[in-house]
Amino acid sequence: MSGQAVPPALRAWTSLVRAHAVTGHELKAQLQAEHGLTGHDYEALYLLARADGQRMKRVDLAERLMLTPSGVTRLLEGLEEEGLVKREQCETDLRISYAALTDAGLEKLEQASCGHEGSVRSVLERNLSKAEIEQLVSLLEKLPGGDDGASCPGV
Amino acid sequence: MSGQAVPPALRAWTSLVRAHAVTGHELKAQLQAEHGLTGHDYEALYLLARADGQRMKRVDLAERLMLTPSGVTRLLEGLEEEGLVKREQCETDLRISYAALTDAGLEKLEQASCGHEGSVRSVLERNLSKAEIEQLVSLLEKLPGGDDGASCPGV
DNA sequence: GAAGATTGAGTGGTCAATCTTC
DNA sequence: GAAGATTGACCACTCAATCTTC
Repeated sequence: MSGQAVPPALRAWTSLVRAHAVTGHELKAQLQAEHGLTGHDYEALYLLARADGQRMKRVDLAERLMLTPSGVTRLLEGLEEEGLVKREQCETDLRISYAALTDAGLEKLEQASCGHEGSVRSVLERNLSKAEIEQLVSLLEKLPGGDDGASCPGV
Repeated sequence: MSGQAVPPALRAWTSLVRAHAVTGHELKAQLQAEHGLTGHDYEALYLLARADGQRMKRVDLAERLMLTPSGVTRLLEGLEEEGLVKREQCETDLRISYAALTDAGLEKLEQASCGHEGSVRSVLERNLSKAEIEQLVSLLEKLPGGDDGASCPGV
């Protein structure tokens, strides 16, 4: 049963989805348990920390996180209440507001990132050699979404 | 700025997450728009169609879909209302119930799978060569979750 | 009129508690 | 007491509608 040949492209997608699900699930649980952060919380803090002036337009944040505008509003709502992010306004265009990292937010990120990045490296390096990891990167970066990292310098 | 070397393992995870997010987003939108199915709806029908007797224990379905028991209850609630899935009981153990594919469910899956699988192949084969896809499969299957496909023969 | 942001209603999931059957 | 399933309360997000500013 089920001996029919599955096209490699379908197997690739299936295994990508499962790898993401299994590992992502574990990583999110860890962030939640140890730091009270959701995956999006962490990613937002991470992006802000590396952004110019440690702040981003909310609309750009939405795009990077693959959230809708309202999703970002609600995400930042929580982070602002915890004091990890603060709101800043653009002086020349009152429509635009920025999300800016606070000192507490940076500290929180630093606390979380060590363990998180360690877990990520652990999963990858436990199952793949150095060369295989490099291969994997170069393959994945050819897929949609793989080229977005360098561009979008912001304002 | 940000010229510091990022470990390859982190780049691998980042690109995997983004590839999954971007392509997965598109695929889900397509399923929803063309067939009124969520990603989990589709995957459930897919798993049931390939299961022995075209039915699975709800608890096994939960594990494969990475859902909690209550998540499965609610997922199947919807599919039962649409007549795509029906409930069956185990005769020897009254605690267990099965989710079984109906004729309508199989038909729905066949309608959806053609376009869906075509989209998956299109994305992969547009960006990677045949050899690269094979490479990608073998790398991803070494990660957690990559070996689950063959096992779990069920009852 | 278009862009950014927010709000209300709805969806798809989780967790904790409960019920039944083993 | 443990396993399977369900329920109620809640959470994170989406969509459609609205408001403000350009």
